[in-house]
Amino acid sequence: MEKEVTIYDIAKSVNLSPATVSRALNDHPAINSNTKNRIASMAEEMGYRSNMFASNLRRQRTNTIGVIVPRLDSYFMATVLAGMEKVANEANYNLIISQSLESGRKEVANAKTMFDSRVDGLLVSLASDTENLDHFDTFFRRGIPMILFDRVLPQKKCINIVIDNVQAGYDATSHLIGQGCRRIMHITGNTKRNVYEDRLKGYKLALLDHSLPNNDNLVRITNLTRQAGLDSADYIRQMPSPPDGLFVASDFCAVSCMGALKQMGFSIPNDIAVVGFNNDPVSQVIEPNLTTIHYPGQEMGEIAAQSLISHLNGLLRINTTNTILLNYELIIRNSSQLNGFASAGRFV
Amino acid sequence: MEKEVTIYDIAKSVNLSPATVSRALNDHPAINSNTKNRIASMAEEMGYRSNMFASNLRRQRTNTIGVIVPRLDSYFMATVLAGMEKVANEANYNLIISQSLESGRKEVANAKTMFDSRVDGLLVSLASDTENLDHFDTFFRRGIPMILFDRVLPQKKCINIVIDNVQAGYDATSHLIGQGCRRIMHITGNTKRNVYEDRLKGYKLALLDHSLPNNDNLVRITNLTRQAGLDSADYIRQMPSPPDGLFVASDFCAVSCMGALKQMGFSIPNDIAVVGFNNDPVSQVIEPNLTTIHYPGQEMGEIAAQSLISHLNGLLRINTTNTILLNYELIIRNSSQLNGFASAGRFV
DNA sequence: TTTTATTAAGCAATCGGTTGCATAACTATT
DNA sequence: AATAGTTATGCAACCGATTGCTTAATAAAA
Repeated sequence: MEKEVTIYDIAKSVNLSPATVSRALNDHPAINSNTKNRIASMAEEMGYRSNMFASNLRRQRTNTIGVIVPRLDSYFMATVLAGMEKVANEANYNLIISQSLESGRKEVANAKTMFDSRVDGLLVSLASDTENLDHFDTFFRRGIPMILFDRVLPQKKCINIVIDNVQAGYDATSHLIGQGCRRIMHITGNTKRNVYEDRLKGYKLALLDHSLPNNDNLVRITNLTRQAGLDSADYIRQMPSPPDGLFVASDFCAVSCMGALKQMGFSIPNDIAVVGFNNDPVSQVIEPNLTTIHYPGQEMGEIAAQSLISHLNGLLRINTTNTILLNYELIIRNSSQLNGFASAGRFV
Repeated sequence: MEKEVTIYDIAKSVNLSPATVSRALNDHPAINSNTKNRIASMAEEMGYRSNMFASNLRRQRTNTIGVIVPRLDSYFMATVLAGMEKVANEANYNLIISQSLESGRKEVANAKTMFDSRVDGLLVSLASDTENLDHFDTFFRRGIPMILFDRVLPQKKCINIVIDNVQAGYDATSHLIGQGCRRIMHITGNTKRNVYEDRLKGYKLALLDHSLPNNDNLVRITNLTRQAGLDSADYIRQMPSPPDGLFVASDFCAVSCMGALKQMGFSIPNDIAVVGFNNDPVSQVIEPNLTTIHYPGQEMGEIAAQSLISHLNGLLRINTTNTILLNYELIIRNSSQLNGFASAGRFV
């Protein structure tokens, strides 16, 4: 088993002090450039690698970013993480990832672990039943920056990175109305979470603006799983007058619901037009293809990581910015196109 | 901004030496249990958290596991990571995750980063064009354990965790044959990778065992993307005599191909029966639902992490075990059920 | 030539736990 | 009472890189 090379070994080999070696390797201006070259090539030759622990211990920073997400196993989250990983990697940061499994309690535990790991900063998407940010107080008190993305909580302590869910919900619903739907059902998740609350708001606003009645029977709060989609289809079947439009806050749930509805003999979009959310690949698998709201997970991840790193390097004041709004896009496909009429939006 | 509490602060508060405090916090047998309690509660009260860097520096281990995967954004991989995260978290290990994006070059870079991060061990699923394990030699030389999962390379240096892909390919193909298919096409990925090579082997063996001819036109090597699925459908359309069975090494690709075939007027399963691989949720979305091979990503992740951690704690000799084979299951759904006949396998 | 800048490098303390070895304070044995 | 054995604790070195301060050496200015 080979032994580790330290700056002391290098120092001995080039007849300089460890201090000089350290400075040279960090490209300190006070070191002669010839000396730097000599040291660099000796380090290379000896197979030196810096000991992050010694370095972190001394510098009191870790070059590590903590990420807490509700679930790892969704397409959207996977793209977000891919984006974060890319940026972090390029900036020489590591990612520590953990999942709350939609449980506020687990999120508290994760936060503690992150704290003990001394992450330099935190990127968080909240669990569905998280009520406040008290469990992150330790971070705020120590001035460790945090960015919330996607599932956020309105507050002044950290940047939120989101899309305009109200507007997106509004657009989705308006699109259905534009297609001639008059009884539109909305299936969404826990409205404690901004994303679902806001989409619901947008839905209601759109109804209002088009003088359609707001009917509480037409709003279903679920957990947006496959099962929730199936149950919703059952529910719809048993309604005296079923909806003619359906806006579901998640593609995966929308798709399972569509499948069940089709089994029951509903024709989509003719009996019920459907709009989903997230542009999951599955939206292009279901027949008819699902109209949906696209927003770029990869980009959201990249921006979140980049903002945090910029802040850590003193390039960005997190306090002056507070919300970053990303663009989204209504992608119209066949699940919502009645009578062959097209409406505003991009075709795919 | 609050200051950190160290064992020295605790030591002063309880009038003991830092050494005793350290031992007490680590539950060292030589410390009186009353003393331990006194120290523990004082630590709690003062808001102490251990400094991992000091500890790691001294102990020369990091409690960190490196994970390198081809892509983060597939359902399968997300479940694998979820499993790893769960086990690692419980065992007080952190995960550093990076993706090779299917590029051997990037994989080399990732390995280097992991090495510099001094991970205690490595969990790797290889990029599609990785030819050997030379880039992990630094790890082997320093005795850092590594486990390959899913996409592996036959070798003696580390545990492989896989399913029996030959047999799975055999079962998938035999199932199609049992359904009456006589011209079965196989769409797969880069055959440098065991998973695809083996599934292809299984396919060929099944043909052989049932005295069906092996026809090279019926094997397509692709990258298994959505596009590859669409292209394959085009290819099939243009064949003088199209296949009556299709075995695709990935559900996602299978599903996009099915969609295109349906558009073209092929009836599934009557014209072409289809079997996929991985039991991606999308397989239950497509109409008809896709017959597929299920194997548990979460479990694979858990076992990989658990084996590595056991080895790190000296409980498991990695050298004595070499391959861990997980069970898989052929899940028969409607995409392959001809004439209403059922065949062996589990229905879902 | 002396004084002042400028440049390059070293000294030594520091970050916060960990651990081999020594020691003190008891208890049990003879 | 003397010796051996246990148990509980402390001392001090150590892990490896960083950095404020000092110093030596050389160049520029007076």
